Amino acid sequence: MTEERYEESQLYKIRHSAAHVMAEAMLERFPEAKIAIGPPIEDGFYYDFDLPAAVTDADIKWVEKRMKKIISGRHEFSMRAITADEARDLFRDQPYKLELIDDLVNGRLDDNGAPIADPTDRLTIYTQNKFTDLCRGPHVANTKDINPKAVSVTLRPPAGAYWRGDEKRPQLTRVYGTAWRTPEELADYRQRLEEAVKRDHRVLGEKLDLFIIDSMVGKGLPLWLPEGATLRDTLERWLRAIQIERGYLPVVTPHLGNIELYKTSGHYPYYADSQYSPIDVDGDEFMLRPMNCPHHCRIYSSQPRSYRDLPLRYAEFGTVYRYEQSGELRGLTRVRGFTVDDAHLFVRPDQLLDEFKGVVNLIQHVFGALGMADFRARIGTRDPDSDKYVGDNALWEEATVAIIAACDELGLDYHIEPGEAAFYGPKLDFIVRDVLKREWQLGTVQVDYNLPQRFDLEYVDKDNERKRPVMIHRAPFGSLERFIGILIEHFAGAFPPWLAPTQAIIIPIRESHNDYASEVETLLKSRGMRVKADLQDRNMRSKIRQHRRMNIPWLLIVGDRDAANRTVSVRLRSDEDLGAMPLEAFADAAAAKINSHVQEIGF
RNA sequence: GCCACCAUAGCUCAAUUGGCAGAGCGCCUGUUUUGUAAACAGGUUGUUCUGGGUUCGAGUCCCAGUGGUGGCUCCA
Repeated sequence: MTEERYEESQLYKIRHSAAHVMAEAMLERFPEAKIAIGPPIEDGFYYDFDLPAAVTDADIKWVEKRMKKIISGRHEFSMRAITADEARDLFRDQPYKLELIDDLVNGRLDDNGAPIADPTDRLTIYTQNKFTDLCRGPHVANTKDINPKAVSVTLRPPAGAYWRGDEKRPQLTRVYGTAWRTPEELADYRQRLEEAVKRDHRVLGEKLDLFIIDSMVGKGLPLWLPEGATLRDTLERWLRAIQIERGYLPVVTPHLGNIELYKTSGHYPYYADSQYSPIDVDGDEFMLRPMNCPHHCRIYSSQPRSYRDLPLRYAEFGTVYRYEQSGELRGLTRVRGFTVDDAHLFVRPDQLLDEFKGVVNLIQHVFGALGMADFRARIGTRDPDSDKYVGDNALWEEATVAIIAACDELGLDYHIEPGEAAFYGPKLDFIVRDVLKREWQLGTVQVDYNLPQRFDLEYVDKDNERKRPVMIHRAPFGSLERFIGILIEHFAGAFPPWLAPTQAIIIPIRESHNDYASEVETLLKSRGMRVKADLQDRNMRSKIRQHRRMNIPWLLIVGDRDAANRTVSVRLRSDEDLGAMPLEAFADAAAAKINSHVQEIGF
């Protein structure tokens, strides 16, 4: 469902109206509360309040009960147009509403002072039962259009939210609710939330022994366990091979650098909020690197370059360290140390468009190979009124035009968002949503005229003139950590065989089959498969159960018949029992599934 | 960082108004030798996150800290 249709839908009106009902109930519970705004959102609605005290579970339960009562009262939603002065009088005790009225009267401005709505003196208010709100609507006609059994405000806990999204302004209490057309839809929604928890990469990461985050090591610093490290290594090797095919050159650089490097690059101080404090080394200051590009620039400038050398594509799985506010850390998707599948392309201006397209094509290939079709492409341009950017306007303009041209030529479905650029240049980002519908930036391509200038990078052109190359920063995964976090949720922990940390487990039926199980293990390992014979002293059924829970693609049961006939009895993680297969046939069939990178595991 | 909530065994969770800290799974030992999602028996598992306070007595109440969760802000 598109946003526009949602905003015109009955469900939108139901949620918007439920928000008003919630505000009415909250004001009964907290008569001295000040009300702010209460819009519908995806899957529900919220309303922000300035409360005299923290809201408790008991308050929320009371409010939900009271809402159902109000809804059942069959109150009309009546709209009335009023003047600004009337509105100011009506909401004289509501400072947030007064601010909204002033904005409406003066014409609304965005954060940069640009008008986004014309000034008006015609305001509308909506009233239901004993509650009146400044609101442009639309609403349902009557509370009877809301099903009281399809409304809940207890599913999501209340949260702090800054007035108008501004950290420097008062923090209000945001109470979340959800409303649906029918109780069945509400039940479905609850079900979806429960399913989302099961897919959550933090839950699966623990269940599948992929990674841990240990408080003694530190917040936001994940530790990769053998199974997770195997998955990560598989992805790295895959991408590395693709990149070598496409003419990338490997480089390796250290995680620390002299502060002069970052002063030259401009990261220091532009990146100050995200950097860790400098480290004293024999009187010089060093920094944990927040980015890999400065190191790569120095590799470029380590020797003279001819136009014939370009493009140069330096690739490195480079680990970077960035300070993130503690409240922002989350599993693998937001961490303080992460590895960028980074590459920097040093290109001649005449190569920029093709190289940019090549990179986008690579990213599309990576996403496509993993079946990740549900992403959006965002061109981040600079916010014309902010001073947080470096480099001159003409170069920014040139880079922006190049990105848009490349996306147009590729037929990429993108949208442009001002203010989303990197500080050194505009970029194209690939954004996906996790199970809880939060958006995360994964792949990114950035055009940069600035760093070549700051590092005084040059090449000698055909005409024997020294010229400046253009840089493209790019990372198809974005970061290994975030990408794998999303990948875990994408596959719900059931990885395609080529990615599965353990591809098959061999389970002997009796202890007397251990030798044959080991033989099978050895043979499959010699074919490059990640397999293990489970020779624990436990019964077969409990082993099946244990490995089944770990989403191992293939369970190979071996008993007398298998040992005699050199077969394995194949059980899929989908619980299909394929029966006995000649060992060689299984090895070949499994290899075919692995090499073709398919999700399908049946033969 | 801010607001709110949460923290009991390796895991999932229980413990009445403040009154002896428990269960299942796991783990260990023994028995069992099993043909497709938990064999049987016995045993083991605790700084109830940390530090203070109130109380005759605190897992439970209060304060502070740490960690986690949801959201906000940020995400170059």
